[in-house]
Amino acid sequence: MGVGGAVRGERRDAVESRRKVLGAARRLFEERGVDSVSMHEIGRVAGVGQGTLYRRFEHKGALCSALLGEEIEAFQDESRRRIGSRGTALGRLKWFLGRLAKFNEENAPLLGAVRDAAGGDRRIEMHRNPFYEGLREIVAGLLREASEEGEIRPGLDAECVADTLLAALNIDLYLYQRRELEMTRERIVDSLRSVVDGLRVPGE
Amino acid sequence: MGVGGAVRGERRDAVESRRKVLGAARRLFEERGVDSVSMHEIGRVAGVGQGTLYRRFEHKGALCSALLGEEIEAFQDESRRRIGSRGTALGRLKWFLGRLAKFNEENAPLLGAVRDAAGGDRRIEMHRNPFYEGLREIVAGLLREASEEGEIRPGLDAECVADTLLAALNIDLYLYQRRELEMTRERIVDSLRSVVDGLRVPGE
DNA sequence: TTGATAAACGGACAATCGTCCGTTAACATC
DNA sequence: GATGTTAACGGACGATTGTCCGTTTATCAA
Repeated sequence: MGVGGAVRGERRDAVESRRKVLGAARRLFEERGVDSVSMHEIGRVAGVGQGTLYRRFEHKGALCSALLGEEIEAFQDESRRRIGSRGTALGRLKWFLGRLAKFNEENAPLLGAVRDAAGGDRRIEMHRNPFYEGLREIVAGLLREASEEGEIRPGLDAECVADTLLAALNIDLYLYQRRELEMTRERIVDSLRSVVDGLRVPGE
Repeated sequence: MGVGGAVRGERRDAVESRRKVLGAARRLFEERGVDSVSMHEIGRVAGVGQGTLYRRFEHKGALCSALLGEEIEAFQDESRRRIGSRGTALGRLKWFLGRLAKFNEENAPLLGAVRDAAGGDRRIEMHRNPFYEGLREIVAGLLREASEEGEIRPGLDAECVADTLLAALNIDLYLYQRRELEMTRERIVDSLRSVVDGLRVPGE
């Protein structure tokens, strides 16, 4: 997903519509919250019809994903930089999980809306999308690396454990822990890091 | 949630409406799948109006929860029995996680529908409900017990780790792993159990 | 049995999502 | 600059969810 949601090869009017829609959505979401703004209203304020709106963004979740574009880019850039640097694989993994919690914190409303739109037929979009697949690849990659370095127990299922660690930071649970249970971000991250520590080879 | 969704103190016609709705829903869901049956259709087939339908069941998710009632009861009974029996706390925890995966497997469509209905304003219902709270209490309880017995590292955050272990079996991820990634249930459960093993005290 | 009352009923209605399709306009080609 | 093709536009429309409210009926006490 490019910055600003730009897409190669779009006609000029299409680019303009996309820009207007994203602008209207961003403003309305800020004013009244993501949940209480309807797609019709976004179209009306943006000055485009429903057909146009839905041609650009398949559904509200896709629109929210596009709005997240820049944040995601920044998150991924920082992550790639940091993960490419020195340090143990497990150390970098722990850092990454903390960074992901911060990303949750900073983008909770849009992330929630993305999740809400991914039900029924669109259930798989929750996980089969470039963002989640990127997260998964990073975590699984670090786990494999840690395994090769002998940092963690051999025989661990990197892919499956990656899904588990990421599930611990899914937006629903995160918001429940933060808002309902009033856990701090630090507590959540520390706990998850203690689980990661359990992957280490015993007695070392 | 009582068997059959019965509720104390309901008027006779209310009980009858509830029964008719649950019966119609069960049949329609079986015939055509949960997602492609509308609430209006359930009302029509059950022979009750919309007002009645929504008075009995606040939303489609609540209706699906009620349909899950007996399954949940059986699951909880078996769990309580087994968890009250002998064995290490960690061993019982591992059994429980496997049993929960089986519960997911057997009730995927309804669980998915319950999740779908829990968005926006109803986000917290995903976790703040008797079923999830029961799961959480069981897992956290076993972790505390394991901690007291010296089976697992001291200082672990039982509540937070419980949420993490349960998140690994949330229905969205579970269906993604099973259907998209084509992982077996055994693989998923084994992986999670290996994470649980990481909680043990080192070198024992 | 009758009458009061509170709960339940039912269907119209409002809101929202997402689709469809006839119309319009960008852009490449001549 | 004229023209044809193809994508984009826009708003009506269908489907679904969930609410509202006037009407009906179960229940209980006299």
